[in-house]
Amino acid sequence: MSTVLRVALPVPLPNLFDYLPAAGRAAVGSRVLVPFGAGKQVGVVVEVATDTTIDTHRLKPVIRLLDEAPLLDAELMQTLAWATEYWLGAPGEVYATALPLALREARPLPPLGEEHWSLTDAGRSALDTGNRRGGSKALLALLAQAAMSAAELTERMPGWRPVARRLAGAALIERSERAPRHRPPLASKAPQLSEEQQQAVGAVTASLGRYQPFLLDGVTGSGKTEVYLALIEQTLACGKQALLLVPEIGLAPQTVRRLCERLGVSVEVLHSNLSERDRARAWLRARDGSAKVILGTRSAVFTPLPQAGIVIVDEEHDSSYKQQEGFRYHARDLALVRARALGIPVVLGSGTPSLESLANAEAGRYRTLHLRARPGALNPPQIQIIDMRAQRLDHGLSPALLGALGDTLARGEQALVFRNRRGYAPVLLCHGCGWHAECPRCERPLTLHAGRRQLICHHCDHKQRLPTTCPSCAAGDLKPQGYGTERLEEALIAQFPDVPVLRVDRETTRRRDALEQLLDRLRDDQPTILVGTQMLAKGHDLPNLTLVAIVSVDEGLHSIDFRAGERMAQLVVQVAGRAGRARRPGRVLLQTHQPEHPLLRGLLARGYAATARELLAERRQIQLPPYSYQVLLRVDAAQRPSVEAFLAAAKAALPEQASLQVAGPMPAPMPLRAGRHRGQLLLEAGSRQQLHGMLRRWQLALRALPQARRVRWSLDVDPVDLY
DNA sequence: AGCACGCCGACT
DNA sequence: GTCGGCGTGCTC
Repeated sequence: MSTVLRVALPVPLPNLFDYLPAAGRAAVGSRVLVPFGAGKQVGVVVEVATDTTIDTHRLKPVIRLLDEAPLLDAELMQTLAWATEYWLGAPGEVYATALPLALREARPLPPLGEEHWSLTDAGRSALDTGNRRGGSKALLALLAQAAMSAAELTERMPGWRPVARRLAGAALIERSERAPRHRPPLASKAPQLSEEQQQAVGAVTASLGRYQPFLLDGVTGSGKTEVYLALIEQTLACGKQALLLVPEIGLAPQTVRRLCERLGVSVEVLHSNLSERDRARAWLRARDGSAKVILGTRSAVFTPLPQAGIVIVDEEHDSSYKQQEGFRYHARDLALVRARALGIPVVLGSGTPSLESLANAEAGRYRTLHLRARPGALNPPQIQIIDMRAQRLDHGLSPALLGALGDTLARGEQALVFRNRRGYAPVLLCHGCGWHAECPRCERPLTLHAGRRQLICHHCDHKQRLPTTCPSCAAGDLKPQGYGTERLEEALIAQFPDVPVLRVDRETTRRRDALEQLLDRLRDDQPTILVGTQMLAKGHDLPNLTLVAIVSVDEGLHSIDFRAGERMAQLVVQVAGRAGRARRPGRVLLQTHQPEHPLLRGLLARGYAATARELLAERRQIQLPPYSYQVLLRVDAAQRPSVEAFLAAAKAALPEQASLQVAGPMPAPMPLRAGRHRGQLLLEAGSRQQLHGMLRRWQLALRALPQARRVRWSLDVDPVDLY
């Protein structure tokens, strides 16, 4: 029998597709262009086989082989196969997730050079005659000094692109591709590492060349980044590549700049704002080994590493490493699998490690490296509780909090007011009849946005105009209830009229780089109040920030999600850490209506590590993850009975298995969202094997259920929120 | 997911 | 008499 190629195609189907080979030697990992249905698709050869279950006369030949040499190497293919099985992915969707969009098209690979711009002769004379003004003149003058890469231009002259297009149209400047230039090494020198840092670096370096996971446990300001930098330096010195993963929000230009300056090599950056072309280029440079340092968010975990040296996952507890739709993989977990396949060390860093990682460390699967504090650093800020009960509050702010803010500003220092709710108020209530504004598609309270004069649903983005009278009784007073960042901003401006108040949330940072610009304004160290959400919880060194005020985390204290406690502890510690990088001693205030809550008390009295140990003990006792394994079947449909019928059939399709616990069918935490009814079924087992043994079969059975036609459903292995 | 095929309402 | 609604089935 002749050969057959098994190809993964970008469709959400559980199977591979068999094709007859065309001219050229198609190898595993090569891309092929194939006929599919009525059209064409680009797929990846997963297997070269000699048998097929398809009638031979139905087999179609490949249209064209796109890669003579495999685009994906053996390790990546092996890891992707593992990931497909583990997270129950559709093979084609997994390959589509792993490959940049530009590489999923039947086009030649983009050139690997850097985009460069230079003056033409005509441009030179145009500059000499001086008949250009404004941006055109500035860009000509800039390029007259030297030809420049696109990245440099963006740094020196933001907004240069339209100008460049105009000048290129007039043939005054031209574009070219050049080999990426290696920057002159070491603009900034490495600081002297503390003993703890040196020990951490030494331990990991001793493991270079073999698989070994490390948990680098270090609070904010303990110098984790310096450890990463030292490790990357060592890796580079061996001629190997380093992959550094960061959470979505942590990838600030600041970080990139620091990395480039310190390492003296160009750093490939992979994140969501990147153009598809640039993303493909970075991926290909990693693949040919010319990119030595790759920095990126979740999907960067799929970067090829032919000369792999080390993988680092910063802020490993961050939930943005888990993809929440389509192929629901976890980048941190996949980083471990890749490191094992590549035979290299992997470092998980966090000041507030996930309970999963702590359990792995406890079980001896990871080696723990502690960084307690940097020498010469101040003591970590103590968190002080403010009991909000029986207090006269001014817009949700207690006298003690306002007093502390006043003192801080008077000393010329900066303060951060944290509130995990954006908008003006989370509820709009009628004092006449008790009516409150509710989203018609989610049946949840609408958030009042005063500046935009709108009610907005934070679950589905439904918007409506702000009513002036109560739609229910037409008489009562409409009163905003509770406080969001917008309302706090207003209250703080009224309280401190002479001090700038900067609000940082999704609304004020919608534009790209808006957050960077806002934070740049803070670096001049003038007394300022920063008010905002999660976004402020990480990154960014603000040396003059000495007070952190947490307005309230009470919502987090009675959530039904078993991870709520862990998340709340991580958030409080991360936010509090913003005050820990100051030159002067920091102070943290936490307002709550539940000062006696054991979780808060434990966290404040004994710290994160002890709290995490207690939470882990609880999880073990009641057999929750990481001491049990979960798979969540999520369902939604326009009609509630469709959801119920599917879930009942899905449950009936489960194999009889004593070791399997089934919870549900039950409504999802939000039973209605964006007009769709939602329900779920939770499977739990004491071992992964027991669970995974039956999942693929169940998934296929679900696909075949007649009730599946009327619903959308997905399986989530190791769900991070039951949402 | 896309896309074709296939049987029933409001339009020229 | 048709254009087009989205239910159903298939893709090697």
